[in-house]
Amino acid sequence: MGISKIDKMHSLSKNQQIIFDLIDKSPEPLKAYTILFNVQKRGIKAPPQVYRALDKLVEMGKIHKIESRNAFIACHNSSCQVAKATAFSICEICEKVTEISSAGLSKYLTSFKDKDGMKYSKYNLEFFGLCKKCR
Amino acid sequence: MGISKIDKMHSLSKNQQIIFDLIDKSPEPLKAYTILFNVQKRGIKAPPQVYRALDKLVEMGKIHKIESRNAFIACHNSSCQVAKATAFSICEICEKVTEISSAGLSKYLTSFKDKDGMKYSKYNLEFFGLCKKCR
DNA sequence: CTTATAAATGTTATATTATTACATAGTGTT
DNA sequence: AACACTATGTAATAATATAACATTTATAAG
Ligand SMILES: [Zn+2]
Ligand SMILES: [Zn+2]
Ligand SMILES: [Zn+2]
Ligand SMILES: [Zn+2]
Repeated sequence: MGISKIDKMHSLSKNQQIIFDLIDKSPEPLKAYTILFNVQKRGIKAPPQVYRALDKLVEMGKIHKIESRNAFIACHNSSCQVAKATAFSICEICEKVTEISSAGLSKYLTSFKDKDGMKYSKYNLEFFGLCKKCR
Repeated sequence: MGISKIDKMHSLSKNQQIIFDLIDKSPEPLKAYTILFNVQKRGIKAPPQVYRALDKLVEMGKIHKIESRNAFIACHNSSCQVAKATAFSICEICEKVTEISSAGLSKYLTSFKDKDGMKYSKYNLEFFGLCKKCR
């Protein structure tokens, strides 16, 4: 039987799958070298293997990079159709990160025009504050 | 005569001034080690000196960090009253970065409520697209 | 002015994050 | 088979950032 063409298009390579699984299971954003350490038993031994998989997963919208933290989180917005229009809230005490999926927010931002009348379909927004627990 | 109390409160230390001047003159965001290289002739010889000044300048709202680029830009919003609520547009071709100062945008974002009804006064937003020249 | 305190600086070493470069192996197409 | 393309493996190195500790300078109080 094997894997159909369409399935293949959406399927992850071995390293991508290993790394995605780890990130997806994690309750918190993972850093590249934390990932590396945790997948060494599965045969991924060097930074480029990790960074290459991370790059592809980000491209695909399966994960997002939290830029202010240099860490990666799985997309919890049903594999972000809007991989390139992301918003997060970050707790400044416990570092909990939550992906925000608000139609209103994304609509506001994608239709936002700057002084030159320019619109942007791609953006990254990071909110900082205290989460429920830490308040 | 010397410097008055109020002036002093707002004045920068020697290293802070050197590094702020460099960033403020620059037409593009500067990276920490680019800054280090450029201020060595002025006596700043090691990374901690640069990073410490950068930290303080960010705290004061005199400069902002462009997280997706690991680079620093002077605030062009009259020393950002909203040092902690920043928005930028970034050209994906020429890497030109512009600080966005839109009352509407900042009002929308500071009054934005997440699913838990939480508001955030602190945020960083980076828009990506093509600048006028590169379009 | 002296003492106390905090802020800033100088310096060395090291930690963390990310990429370059090149060789090899698999996958799909013609 | 030949080709193009993607993914992998590996070593070395580049780029970004912090820790730790000694010293100096600025500010404020007594
Ligand atoms: Zn997402
Ligand atoms: Zn928290
Ligand atoms: Zn500003
Ligand atoms: Zn441009």
